[in-house]
Amino acid sequence: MSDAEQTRQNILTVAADEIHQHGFKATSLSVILNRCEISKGALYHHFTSKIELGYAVFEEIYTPMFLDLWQSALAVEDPVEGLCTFFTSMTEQMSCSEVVCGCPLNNLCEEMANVDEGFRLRILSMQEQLNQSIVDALEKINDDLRDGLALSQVSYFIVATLNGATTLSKSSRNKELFKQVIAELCLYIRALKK
Amino acid sequence: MSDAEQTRQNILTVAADEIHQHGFKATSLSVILNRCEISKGALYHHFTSKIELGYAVFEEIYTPMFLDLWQSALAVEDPVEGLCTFFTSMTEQMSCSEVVCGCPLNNLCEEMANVDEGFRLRILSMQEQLNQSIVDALEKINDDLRDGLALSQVSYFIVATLNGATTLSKSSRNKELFKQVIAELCLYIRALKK
DNA sequence: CTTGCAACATACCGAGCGGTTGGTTATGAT
DNA sequence: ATCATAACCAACCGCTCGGTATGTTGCAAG
Repeated sequence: MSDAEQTRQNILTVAADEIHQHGFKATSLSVILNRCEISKGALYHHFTSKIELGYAVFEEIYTPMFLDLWQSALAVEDPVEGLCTFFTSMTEQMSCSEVVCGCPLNNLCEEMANVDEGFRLRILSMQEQLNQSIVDALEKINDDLRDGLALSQVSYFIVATLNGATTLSKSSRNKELFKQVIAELCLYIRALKK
Repeated sequence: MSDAEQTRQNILTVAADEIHQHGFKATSLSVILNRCEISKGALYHHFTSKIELGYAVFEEIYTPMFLDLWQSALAVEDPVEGLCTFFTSMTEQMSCSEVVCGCPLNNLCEEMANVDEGFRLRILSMQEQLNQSIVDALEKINDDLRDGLALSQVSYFIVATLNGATTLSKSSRNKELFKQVIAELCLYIRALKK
């Protein structure tokens, strides 16, 4: 990787971390510059504005990380169990910073979706992508599922609950609350089967 | 009401609206001053700082509004149906601004709970209060409910999902998504019964 | 009629923000 | 070797923010 590309990647990584910790608006460019040990000129050579940097973080860091994670949970023989073990392992692996900071995408969604159209469209697109992935995975085992399920609705329900659980544990700083909601969510998901 | 008290209430009302629309940090005192047609001295006569104003808005505007709303849904013969009609009526009555701005408490929770301890404790206390209300209401019809339910867990699950649904519709600007999640949530709630 | 304090108003402060400008250094093609 | 351009730096700009210091008004008790 060229030096320039290295610099760019470094900016993206640090910016992703800062945005995760403090949100987009509260993220200060000068903090990023200090952490990267570069000048403001360097940053503005690679990105035209703060918000363009934000978009790049979303597209190049958050989105692939997020989709890969879900794919690994869904691309198994039984996606119902895949999701449950995925969620359960989240409750165990969840580090302190993740409890406090929440899901980066969920945060960005809360903060920026109704403020900036660029973020909103990117978030929306990703949500639809994720929803489709879940629906596809569930349809593969359609024969094992209860009749009359609205799979898209079910999928949005699952995602909404997971986000709600993250927010809950984040605001209470309480991993236990997250575990409880996840436990109930797993009960719901397993009850989708016949 | 005295003039001074009138001024104070006016500040609280306007601040509540601004915070709902733009979040706490992004709410500018000068905007509040303009809308109230008062000076900065007036505001700082009634409130010692921006964050104290925020606390007052939380305690005197948001909390009572919120708890009253839930109480009216729970204080009926059948709280399961009470919740379902409550949620369903939300999907119908929900104004455009509510879709875009989301629930004021949910927003504040997302934005401030992990940043400011004062907000966190207030939010936490209210969450526990709400959870207890739901548990109490459900226990009243315990005989009609399935055996082995963890009611507190169920209650947190409901609240988490509702918050997640709000966030989802807010970021997508799509009332339909909210409706779908609520529909699925009502299915879940009604399935709590035997 | 005075005095005191609540209830405001006005003007200003320092800090931090995102962004710009003008310059310097490194690199790679010709 | 030259030279355009990519890559980067340092200084500065305008602006808005929350907060403060000081001044003014009006009412109400003594």
